[in-house]
Amino acid sequence: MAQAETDEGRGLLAEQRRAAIAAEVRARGGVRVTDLVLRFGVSDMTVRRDLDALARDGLLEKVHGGAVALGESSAHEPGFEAKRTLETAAKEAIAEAAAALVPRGGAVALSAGTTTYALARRLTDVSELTVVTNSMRIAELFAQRLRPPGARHGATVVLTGGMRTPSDALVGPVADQAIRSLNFDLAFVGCHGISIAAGLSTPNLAEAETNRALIAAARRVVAVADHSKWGLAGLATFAPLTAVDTWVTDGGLAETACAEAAEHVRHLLIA
Amino acid sequence: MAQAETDEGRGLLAEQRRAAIAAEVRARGGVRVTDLVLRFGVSDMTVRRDLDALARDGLLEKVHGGAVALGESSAHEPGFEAKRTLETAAKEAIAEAAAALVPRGGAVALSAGTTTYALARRLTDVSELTVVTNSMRIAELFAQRLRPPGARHGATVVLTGGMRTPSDALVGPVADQAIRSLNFDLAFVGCHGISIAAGLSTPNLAEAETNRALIAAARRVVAVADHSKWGLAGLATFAPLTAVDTWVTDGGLAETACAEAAEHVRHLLIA
DNA sequence: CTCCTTCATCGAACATATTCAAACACGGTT
DNA sequence: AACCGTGTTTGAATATGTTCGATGAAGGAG
Repeated sequence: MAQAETDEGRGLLAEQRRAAIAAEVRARGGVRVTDLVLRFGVSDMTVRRDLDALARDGLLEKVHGGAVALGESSAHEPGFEAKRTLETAAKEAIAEAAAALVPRGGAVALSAGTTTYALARRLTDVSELTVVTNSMRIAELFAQRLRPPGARHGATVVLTGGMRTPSDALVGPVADQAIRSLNFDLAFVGCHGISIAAGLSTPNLAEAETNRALIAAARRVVAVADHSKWGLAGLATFAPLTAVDTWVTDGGLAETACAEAAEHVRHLLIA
Repeated sequence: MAQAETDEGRGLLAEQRRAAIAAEVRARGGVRVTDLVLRFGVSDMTVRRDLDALARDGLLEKVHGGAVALGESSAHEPGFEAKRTLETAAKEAIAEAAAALVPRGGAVALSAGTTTYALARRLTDVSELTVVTNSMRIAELFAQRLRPPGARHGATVVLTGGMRTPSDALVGPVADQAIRSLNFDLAFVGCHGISIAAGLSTPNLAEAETNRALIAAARRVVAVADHSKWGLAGLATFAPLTAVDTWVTDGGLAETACAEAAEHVRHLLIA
């Protein structure tokens, strides 16, 4: 097992190296094979095989020259790393703006997704809040914060049941039925695509059905989606644009798109 | 791979060696077999067997070349972790025996609890199995193992919804309603106390209600509880002993208790 | 076209599970 | 005390699996 010179990760187990690669992809949006070769001091073939394994596990997507996080098809452009990190910035900005819409003492629903997850992080300290979600990650977030004091108890969390999708959403009849027995002031829903023709859409049929239930149980619907999702359509539409009371997005949305969107949603909020 | 001479830890008891390995994994995130061989001065096979035992106890995950800490997605709860170290051997034995009751291709329910968690660890590889649970920890366990999508699909997991108790159970009307819409062959339920007068009981009222729903939806009920729970009664009873088809417990139960219990439950299974 | 990336194949080194036997402690009997 | 069966822990041997790097050919990107 001969190792090379640069050796930040010399002696790591193969599994640890893969975990580090996966973390890098999550953090930066993408990695290059050549960079990983230098960083870990292994051959390019070993890195490629790691990327193969991770891609098979659905943790990233291989592209020419390296690998990128899932969910973005336009990865061949130069500078996709920068774009990707900007999008996390966009998500944080959207989350910040959306959090301001949450009423004290209210009941809100959060769909599964990375944008709603960013929003959830800002709601853990809001007291007297009730949160309904079908995301195990979001539920865990609140469970951790709920621990230390007995005094000021933060939000109450209700997790819908269901079966777990690869993207960590709980879906299916169990989830839908649970949601239908509840009512909340506000539903924050993420999506994979948002457009005039297809409205809010996702590639997962079951997730679409669950999102429909979330929307039906809410008095008002807030869509959270960054500008890169405008014009995209997933397999299943779960709501027309007219069902959206407020769309919270980031400043990257083109002016023409802003104007178009504003005609269909009630309020357009640029973070 | 043969012997070693550096023997920092030679002469340690097996348990001490294992505790040291577990601590190392927690501290550094991973260990390799060859390093442990040098450090303890034992053979590679001995190290492997230690890692096997620790992996069975859920303290680490074996990988090629060594072992790594478990996925960090599992939120560490003191309430849960504290109980995990109690009566470990008995719980593992009970889990082993209970796992043998699970039919291939069946649908089973697992209540929340440390004993059912130990049982769940033995069910992750059973194929064609459907598992219903109100424990986020158990659901996470299966989600981790589910990774290779096409290859060998393990169990299908349905998580009931609800609100989270300190001991990691999802309870409340949402959970109860979800369970009532399902049916399963077998329900494995843990409890805080089991006695002739109070039957199966728990200190948490909501959890009792949820367990009642689980029992009502099951054709057969299997109670899993170690001997230390015999004679105890929590605030809320959720089932009389006569509702229990099989009680799986460990050899620590006194003979007089065995005889008493056997009169009330249909089958008594001593692991 | 040229440069770089990717992939398939192979051999070497390493890791693993399985099996068997030796060493040791324990508990009770003679 | 010595003896013996039982069960546990450990190390060695072997066959099988896995990881990894070198090589060279095929295929994209610019």
